[in-house]
Amino acid sequence: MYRIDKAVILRQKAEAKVSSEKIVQILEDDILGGTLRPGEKLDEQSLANRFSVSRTPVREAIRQLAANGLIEIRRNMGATVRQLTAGEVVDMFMVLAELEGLAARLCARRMTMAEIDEAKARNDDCLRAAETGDQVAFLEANNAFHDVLLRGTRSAYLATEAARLGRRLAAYRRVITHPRQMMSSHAEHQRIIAAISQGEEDVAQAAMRTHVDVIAGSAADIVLALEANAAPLSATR
Amino acid sequence: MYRIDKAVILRQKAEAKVSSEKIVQILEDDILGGTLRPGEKLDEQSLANRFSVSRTPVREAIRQLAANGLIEIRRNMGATVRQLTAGEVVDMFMVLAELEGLAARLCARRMTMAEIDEAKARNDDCLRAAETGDQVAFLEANNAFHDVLLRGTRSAYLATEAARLGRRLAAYRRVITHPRQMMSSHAEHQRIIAAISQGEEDVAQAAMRTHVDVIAGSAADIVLALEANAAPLSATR
DNA sequence: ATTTCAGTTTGTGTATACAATAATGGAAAT
DNA sequence: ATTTCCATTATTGTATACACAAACTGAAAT
Repeated sequence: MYRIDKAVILRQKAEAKVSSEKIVQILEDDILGGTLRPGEKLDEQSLANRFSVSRTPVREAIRQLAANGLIEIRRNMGATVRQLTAGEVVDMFMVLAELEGLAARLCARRMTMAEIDEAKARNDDCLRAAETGDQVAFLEANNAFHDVLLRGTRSAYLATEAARLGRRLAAYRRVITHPRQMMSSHAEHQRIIAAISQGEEDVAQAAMRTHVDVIAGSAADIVLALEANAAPLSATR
Repeated sequence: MYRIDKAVILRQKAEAKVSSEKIVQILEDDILGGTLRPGEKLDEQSLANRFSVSRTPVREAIRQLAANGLIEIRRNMGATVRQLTAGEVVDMFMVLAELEGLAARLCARRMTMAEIDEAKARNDDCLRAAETGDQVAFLEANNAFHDVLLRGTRSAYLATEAARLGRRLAAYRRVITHPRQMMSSHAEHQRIIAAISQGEEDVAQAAMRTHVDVIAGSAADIVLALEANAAPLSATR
């Protein structure tokens, strides 16, 4: 009688052995990048095999991701990638708009000329990407632009929180697909930079808030459409 | 030759055996309540003894608290309660002001009459506490007031995040000690409620923002004074 | 055919054991 | 007396083992 070696069955890619800290990073990237789809189950043993470690560090990574709201743990029933409703996405964008708005205000107060030039450069990158219709390049340049502003706040806490929420919503920001939208984003960026360089806090804050709200609106439409369609992503297992 | 039983030495109160989820709660309360002081080291084995469990669930609790920013983990060097600088406290209050401001705006848009009455009642509690100079009662009523507003937003995400940050800063809000400050807080609350019940979003948001900023100002003074004094709390081990 | 229930199996929760790394303390050298 | 270095100790990081709860399966009963 032959006993089947379970380890062989479960083993997949089996990345090189990796520390617990990296596991958090990798899983987070997988979730935010869409490799792990909403509703998907995270099996501790499979992940342990994949990373060539025991379940212990995997468990710790899972708990940490749960604390950050990316996954949901139900006692004795495992962890699943969290599925956001359209309403939640809208709520989160509202908060993001507020945080980024505050950031813009602080930038108007504290940014150096060098930093403002840096922001302009990143927005020029946005323009180039928009002109060639390169969505990936645009999103990258867009992220870089926002990062420059967050650094310009001189508030590590605000920068960290806003960046975290921004990353969390990154998937929903991919709604920007048409060159037209990229162009108008670029224009909004320019208005924000102008206000910052003039030190007009109120204007900078308002401009940033509406900029984020515009994106939120498109994102909400997409998510609502997805929800209306048959079974959501959770059925894709 | 006598071997000393280490377990006996390490054992302290030894609370009844408690699940891993509760451990997070208890440790969080200890940190925010001041039982565990900033800079203090968290020894896994001691905590395991205290909760009558093994190190495993304690470790998971620690990782979770670290994800929430309450403690700091340095690889192979254990976990310590995080010590905030005055600058960080100010930054966090700025974000809190923004979040609560947004909450007030949403309340003006969405709150029912019943909820507004509830908020008024909680603010009346604040007034009573202020008149008798009861600081503990005031802080409690104050928390209740803010909670009502957070519920009134209809945004679970905003409510959760604002509440979390508020809890995190609770220790620094104890700067409100003089009945005079309590009275002015009460008055600010009233202005906020008035704006909400009139549906004046902008006014409500602005009023709430300045309300939080006032507290932030006092808190910053205290923290700065503490930092100026000799060695900070981290030396208290 | 459908439902119910027990046996099995899978997977999580916790405990214990072992490995690796940083803190500690004391001896030797200056 | 002070400093440097090494050995010891303590504590964290990871692996393994066991306990227990939830899910799955299939047969029996209606």
